[in-house]
Amino acid sequence: MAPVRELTVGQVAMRSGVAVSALHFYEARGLIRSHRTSGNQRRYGRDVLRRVAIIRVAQEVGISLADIAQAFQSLPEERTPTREDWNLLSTAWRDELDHKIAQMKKLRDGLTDCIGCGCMSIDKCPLRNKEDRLGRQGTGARRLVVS
Amino acid sequence: MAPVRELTVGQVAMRSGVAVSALHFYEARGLIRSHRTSGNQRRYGRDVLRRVAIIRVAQEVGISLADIAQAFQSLPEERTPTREDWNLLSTAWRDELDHKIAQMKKLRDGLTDCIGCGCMSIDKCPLRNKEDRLGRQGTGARRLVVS
DNA sequence: CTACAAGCTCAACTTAACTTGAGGTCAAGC
DNA sequence: GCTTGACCTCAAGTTAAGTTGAGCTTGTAG
Repeated sequence: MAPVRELTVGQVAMRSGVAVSALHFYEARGLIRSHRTSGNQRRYGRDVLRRVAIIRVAQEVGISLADIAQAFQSLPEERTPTREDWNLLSTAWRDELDHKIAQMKKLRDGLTDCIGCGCMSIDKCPLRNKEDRLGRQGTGARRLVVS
Repeated sequence: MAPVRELTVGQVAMRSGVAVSALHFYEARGLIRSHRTSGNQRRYGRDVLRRVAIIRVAQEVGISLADIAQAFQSLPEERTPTREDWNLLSTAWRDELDHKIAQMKKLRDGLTDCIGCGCMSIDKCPLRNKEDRLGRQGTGARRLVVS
């Protein structure tokens, strides 16, 4: 078959919709990989598009780059990941996603359910408890005092 | 009835599970409000607990403080919000939440569905398009080049 | 009345996820 | 063979959401 052309950063950026700088950044974080031409320019295999797409979707639902990187560790090193490989990855996230979906539904189906009731004391409300169980995510300094 | 005691920051922090500094922060961002004692200390009405609970849950599903603040604008100024008030707020978020829930389900039910297929070009994939429609959220500098 | 915990303000630091910019290299067209 | 647009690296800036710390005031329990 005709050899599938490798992609430059610019091409990946265009096709994936993320900035070149972001691709550099993902690479520095170990989320994607490239090899270099003799002139030190990056070249990507086609599977990078899939990776980037997953990164964006996962991010949009609140998974951090660190977690994504960790999940990606499970992908094969020296072989282009198959459909099955990606599927495994999604099941690895299943619990986390299930939890988040539940939270969202709760929020969507009327905040009053749990929040509007009297159960907001941290240790009794099921909603808050779940949050505690699975918390640890979010942007800035989040240093819960465990005292 | 016996007058319901107002709460100090420390009490709110304890009952809501967030740090005092976070409460100060939320107040600076206009998410909660207090009045001051003669000695310049904050005092909160009981509804602050509900507010904080909602803030945390909303945050956990990826709504930014800015968006939460905006949503809170719809709450009545001079009256303690009722169950109905909170419900209205939740319906205001319904679309956004529906979208996110859908994304998560997609991610959970096998990434291969859309991502594993060939439709990753930005303008054709329904997943990516939705993302674009409703994006604008996330932490750092996210300055999409619109060119 | 005097400790001492709890409050207050304000500035500076932190992390995640990028972007921007400066200064220099590569390569494809004319 | 040179120009022009894509690349490269590395350092520094930015935003969100807080935390930490210093220096000072309050209020309550003994």
